[in-house]
Amino acid sequence: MLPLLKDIISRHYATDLNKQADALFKLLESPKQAGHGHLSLPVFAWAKEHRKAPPVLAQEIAAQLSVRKPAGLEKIQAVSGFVNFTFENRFVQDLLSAEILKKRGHVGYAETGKGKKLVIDFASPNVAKPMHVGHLRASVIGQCLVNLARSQGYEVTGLNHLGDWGVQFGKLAWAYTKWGSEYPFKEKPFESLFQLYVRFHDEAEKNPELEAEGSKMFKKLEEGDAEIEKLWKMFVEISLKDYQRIWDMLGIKHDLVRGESFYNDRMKPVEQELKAKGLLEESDGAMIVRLGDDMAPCLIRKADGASLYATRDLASALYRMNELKADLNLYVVGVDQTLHFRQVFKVLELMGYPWVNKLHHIAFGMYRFKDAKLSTRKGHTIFLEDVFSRAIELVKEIIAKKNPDLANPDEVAKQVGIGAIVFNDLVNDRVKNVDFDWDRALDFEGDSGPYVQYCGVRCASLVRRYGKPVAETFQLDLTTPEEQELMRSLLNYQDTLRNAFENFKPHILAGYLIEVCHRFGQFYNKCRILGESDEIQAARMTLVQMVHVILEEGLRTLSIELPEAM
RNA sequence: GCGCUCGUAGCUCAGUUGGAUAGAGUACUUGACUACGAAUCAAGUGGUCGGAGGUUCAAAUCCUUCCGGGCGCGCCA
Repeated sequence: MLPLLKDIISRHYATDLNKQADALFKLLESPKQAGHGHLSLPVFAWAKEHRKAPPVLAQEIAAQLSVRKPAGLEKIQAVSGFVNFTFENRFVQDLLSAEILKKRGHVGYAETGKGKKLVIDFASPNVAKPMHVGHLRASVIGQCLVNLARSQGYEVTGLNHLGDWGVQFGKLAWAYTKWGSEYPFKEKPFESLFQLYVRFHDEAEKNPELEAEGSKMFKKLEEGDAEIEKLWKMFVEISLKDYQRIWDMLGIKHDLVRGESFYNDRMKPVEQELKAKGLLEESDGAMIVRLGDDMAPCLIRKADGASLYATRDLASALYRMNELKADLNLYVVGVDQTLHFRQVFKVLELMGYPWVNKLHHIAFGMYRFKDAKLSTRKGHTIFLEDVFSRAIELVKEIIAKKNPDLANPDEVAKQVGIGAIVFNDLVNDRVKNVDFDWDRALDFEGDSGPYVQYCGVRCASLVRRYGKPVAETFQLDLTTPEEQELMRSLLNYQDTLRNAFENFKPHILAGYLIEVCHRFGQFYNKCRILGESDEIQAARMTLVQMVHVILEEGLRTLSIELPEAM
């Protein structure tokens, strides 16, 4: 939308201004204030070259360009050091309706990623542990980035780097053979598995010898013991099934599962390659790669011969780049692992791979809790599922009070409750830490998920009451300040998608949707729609329909559903 | 100690990558439902953008330094 307007200006005036069209394109900004038109061009840099005061130069340029305006451009005005472009009302309206109503399902999509593959590692939990609130961020941020990448034309592979290897499986296997029969594995497989996990750690605290038993079992697993491998497969399967149940609620879907175990036979070759390239070094019996003075060395192999986290991620990076042929490789993992990824990326750089700059650690801040430190081992955790159920229950109460006649209250409560939790997480910049607070997560008023959904529901309600098909084109100009402001916001949708993706920041989109809703609220309260003359009614309904489409598609990109009513 | 990161209204946070008068929500005060859905809208109160320097036409934004919070710093993942 807005890029189309920028395109018109930059192409039309490139020669007049003696600039390249694409350079001019980048200089054009979207002004904050309504009175400043649709696009604005700062001339300060040129003023210096021409040794003129910026307002004077702006005046001159505005006068010069006004002589030869492109179709659709209404006026060019100089304001201090800016040249502001205002397009004709009807032109903007037609552009919006063409770009929104006629492109439903893929509004604002771009082709910058066409023909490129993007691999994104997100929401990768460890087997046998239930997901707690800490897992929410990696899941929803990752899924939103998947959706954003698709909007930019990328071919996306959502990767589940499942934590399915390590000593804990030895422990679980030991616990299962010892106590497994005491738990209802048939009826509640995942709960049983988790109980075993907690019990093992409880008992191990009293009796430290159990740790050794676990290690022994894991060694057997590594050596390919068929019995234990069967158990391991079962644990993985049980866990994945339970995770998918939660992910279904969040609209999360991976395209490929490549757990840590997948790389078991790919780590030796990595080590050999490091050795061949002269990077490997022995230190206190362990094998390391030195990374210079400003970074701790990267540990490749323990003194006892076992491989490590970093080794696995090196193998994984090679797999993603060489075999999955990724053009962009993202890791949606918490900030606490920043050093780890810096080390891994640095090692790959030293190995001479030119694609290291295609790898990005998409870090997000940590959850913090007011009270106790939460440890999964001891079972002191806020489970994600509990957060969902509390949100859903609360929404049910609100529906019973505000809209008791709603046809499908259970389904809507789910959409609104979970939407609230997801939105609450995505609305803030991911780099910041989050103090988990029930009151705030369950606040459905003000700038929140339900607010955006409510706004969309109102649009849908208007369309229903209108009763006729909504026109896809405008028959008259909408000129009130509220209508103008609302349309100016809609123009920014395409840039918002691009911006959110390029920075890997979902909150840019979430914040934008809030802005559209504010503007819609103002429009809705000020401008009567139904009951006005046929022409006004029709034109305003077209605007309402556009808002509905933007909210629906914007929310969908955040992985949040928009109900028809609530 | 070293590295990374954050610091904006009482509280929770935005601020379009250096642009025009720093904005929302919440809380508090007040107004609007026989009204297209009040999970809404409107008005008011609330700011030394952590402090100090610097870069330039222009700094909440970039650089330096200090203060404060968070995370991390070789055999866990």
